[in-house]
Amino acid sequence: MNIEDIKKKMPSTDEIYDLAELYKVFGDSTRAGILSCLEVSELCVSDIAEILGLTISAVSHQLRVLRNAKLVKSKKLGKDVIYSLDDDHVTKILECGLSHINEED
Amino acid sequence: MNIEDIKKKMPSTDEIYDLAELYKVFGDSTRAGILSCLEVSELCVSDIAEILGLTISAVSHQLRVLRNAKLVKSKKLGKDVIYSLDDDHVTKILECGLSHINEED
DNA sequence: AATATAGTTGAACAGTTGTTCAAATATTCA
DNA sequence: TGAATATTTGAACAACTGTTCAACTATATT
Repeated sequence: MNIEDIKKKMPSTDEIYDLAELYKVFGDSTRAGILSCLEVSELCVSDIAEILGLTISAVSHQLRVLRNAKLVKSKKLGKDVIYSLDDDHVTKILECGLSHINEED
Repeated sequence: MNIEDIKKKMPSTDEIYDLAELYKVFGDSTRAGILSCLEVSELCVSDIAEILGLTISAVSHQLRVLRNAKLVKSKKLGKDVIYSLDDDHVTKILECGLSHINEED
């Protein structure tokens, strides 16, 4: 197969860029941890921090990244802010990665 | 649901770490591009560089990252080194991300 | 109104990452 | 063997990232 044919069959430069941007967000332990516990239940910031053993500030900073990427959403409940996954796709992507990791060769 | 229950139901710290490490590899345009063109066909280094418009050196550096992560494999063919995807899972993960990106809200 | 609790934010810092360039290695061909 | 082609590698550098700390905002409680 020649180079032009391959270019035609593969995703566009923009799609590749967006794909990389998406995976970049999953590619950090703190954020992957936040998404993993939100997959179990919606949670407030301090609970996420306690579950993962991190400071509230660190969690809050990463929640902003996740919010910007539209992977989580939030609602205010009294003093608390409750976060949850924004999309079923997030669960799918997490599980897709986990099944790769837990596969034996 | 209390915090201990959530901890029990979510992936382990190690799994979360490995998951993040995996997605970190996908989370760069150059590497996502390399994987995208290898999804179409196995290719030598200079073809990948031409398809993506990058230097051979940059591609080679990133191929090493992909090799270490066991996402691509290589075989020597004369002067050329032919790279291909190591695993059907790579295709699945790419497509999982693309379907998220190309989804309209 | 004052205090306490929950979360956000910005600046600063250390650590990491990706590219470039030059040099080295490997294979083929004359 | 010597030249040409293909790829790898290491060092250096700039750019980016994640955490910490302190200050700030918002809500609830007394």
